[in-house]
Amino acid sequence: MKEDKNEKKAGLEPTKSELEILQVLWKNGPSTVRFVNDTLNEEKRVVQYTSTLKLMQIMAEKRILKRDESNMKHVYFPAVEEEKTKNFLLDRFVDSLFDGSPSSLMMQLLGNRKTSRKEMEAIRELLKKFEK
Amino acid sequence: MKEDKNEKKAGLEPTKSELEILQVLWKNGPSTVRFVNDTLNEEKRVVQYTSTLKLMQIMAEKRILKRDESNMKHVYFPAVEEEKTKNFLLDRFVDSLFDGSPSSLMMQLLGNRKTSRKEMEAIRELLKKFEK
DNA sequence: ACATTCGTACGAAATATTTCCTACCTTTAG
DNA sequence: CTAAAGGTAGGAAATATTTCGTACGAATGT
Repeated sequence: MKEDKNEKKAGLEPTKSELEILQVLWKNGPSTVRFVNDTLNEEKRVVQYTSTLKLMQIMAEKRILKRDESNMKHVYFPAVEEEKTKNFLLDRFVDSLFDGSPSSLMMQLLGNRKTSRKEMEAIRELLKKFEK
Repeated sequence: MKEDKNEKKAGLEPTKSELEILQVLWKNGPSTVRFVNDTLNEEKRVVQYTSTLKLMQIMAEKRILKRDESNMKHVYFPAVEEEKTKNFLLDRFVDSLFDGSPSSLMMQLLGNRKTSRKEMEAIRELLKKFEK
């Protein structure tokens, strides 16, 4: 049972490139390879059409994506929930960098000068809500 | 100039394994390969001594680590600042998953049921301090 | 009808990362 | 002194990830 490994992880460990693709799909909804590739080239980096195609095919095999093949232009969409995936990745990130302590991450975030004033405001707002 | 690529990044893009090693060194200070390897095996996963050795040697080449070779048991230590590295990785993480919006990450964090009550408390404390 | 454009499938190469074997030297216990 | 234990160096193999060339069919414009 070779594919069991993929089945288990079920898309919860996307690679960097896979994540880029997921982002596009989460943001724009079901899309063709053409659209995804164009978006990546505009927003991220140059990459050949067939590279994106291949990656999305692999992701479909791994069940990270599903696709509608009824038309010639296949339409792909995520098989994994945005929330779930992000939560998973966030957890791992916190574990690996901040010893599993979200508040440590927070501190780093708040202490990070690159965080804009606007963002700081938004965070304060958020906190206020949670204080209640 | 092959090494320029490494020079530029100067350790700011550690791989997953490299990060594990950095964690050990940040936490415990300058250490031998033996110590790092033992720690990894206890806290993370089984890995052969020479694997860890090799990785740390590569990291030294890449200037992610420095080492004291005066004794036979070389002592390694990070050449990159913990804060800087974490900030860099945090930024990238926020960019790639939360559209560069720290407050989005926060929301996800606060909405994550896996965050313990204790941590929530700590975060609230943090926020209070920032409210002042 | 035919050339051009656009699509999929698939294999294979290029990279990046990780793991470990082997050789060989130094230190330590007996 | 010698054997065993523990070090380093380096090459090579194993994996994982990414990229792209080639083949070929379907759609489109002329």
